[in-house]
Amino acid sequence: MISQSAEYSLRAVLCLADAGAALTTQQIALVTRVPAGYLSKVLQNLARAGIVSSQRGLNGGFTLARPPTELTLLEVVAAVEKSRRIGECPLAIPEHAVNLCPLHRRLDAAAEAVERLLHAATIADLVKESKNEPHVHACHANKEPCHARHVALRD
Amino acid sequence: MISQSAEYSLRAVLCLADAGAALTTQQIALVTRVPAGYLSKVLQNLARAGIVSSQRGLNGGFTLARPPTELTLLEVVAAVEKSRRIGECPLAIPEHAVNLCPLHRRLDAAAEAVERLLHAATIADLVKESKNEPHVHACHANKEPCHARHVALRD
DNA sequence: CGAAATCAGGACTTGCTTATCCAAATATAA
DNA sequence: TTATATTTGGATAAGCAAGTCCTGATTTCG
Repeated sequence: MISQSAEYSLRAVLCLADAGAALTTQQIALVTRVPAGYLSKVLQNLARAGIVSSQRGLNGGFTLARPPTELTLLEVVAAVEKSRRIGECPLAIPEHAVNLCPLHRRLDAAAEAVERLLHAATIADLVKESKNEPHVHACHANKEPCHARHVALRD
Repeated sequence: MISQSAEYSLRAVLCLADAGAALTTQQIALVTRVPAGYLSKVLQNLARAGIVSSQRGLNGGFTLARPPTELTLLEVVAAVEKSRRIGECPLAIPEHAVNLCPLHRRLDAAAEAVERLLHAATIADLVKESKNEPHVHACHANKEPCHARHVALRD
């Protein structure tokens, strides 16, 4: 549905929204269980796309560049991978330049449905949802280190 | 949304349904504009999955193994790639074994929407649709060789 | 039977995504 | 200023999907 990088991006952004403070790559990697070295690249892309802000040096790290209430899942995904919507006939058939054939109309409809769903929820929505479920913490966090981390962050 | 192989599979199956007769790999490749060598692998997979039947030797080729009215797009796609539905927490978090976290619930909903759309149409539906659009022939066919081929097949 | 047509399957290449690792730049704190 | 914590960016490898090519097995036709 979405690439691994896109899933990692969503987990990282959720983690940052939940923390509400700057987190280092290492911290995000622990919480989200994303390989730290690769996460570094993902965060770099998110920074270039203006989704997160980065700060180097001691006490540096990453923060959300925009309020989570105004950041949809789709925006995060779109920042790291191109849309799967079918704009023009993949077979370059002239007659289909405007009107897609029945097959590609269906495939495009599927892509549209996915984007619509991803656009319907903000990062803040998901953070709030997970807070409302007492025994089910956010899936962007792992079990042991996560709890420790959350406690630490809130002290 | 779906893999390249899955798209090739759909084009090939539509082509076979439209022809209503056995077609060789070369013929399907011409009409669908799929690389012949690769299409050979795709058709092999479809045969193993029971979607098409193969016949070797002179006058051999591929035919649909089942009536197109009872073959959904989803069945064709599922024959060549695994479902994107999220059955269990990708982070293996125990609490999420049954209940997915908000993020993965959304991602699974997106996958479900795609599969629902692909399940809602049969191969026969698409063939019929393209026949109803006089100036827009099926996108599984290319322009020049396609017309020639169709004429040839119907003689 | 022999020739031609056709699928089956294996070996291999290519390109992209995912992933690892390290040196360099930069920011903070004491 | 010096030590330390961090991101940045490059080089590189591993894994998988996509694509190519060739040989062998099978079927039909004359």
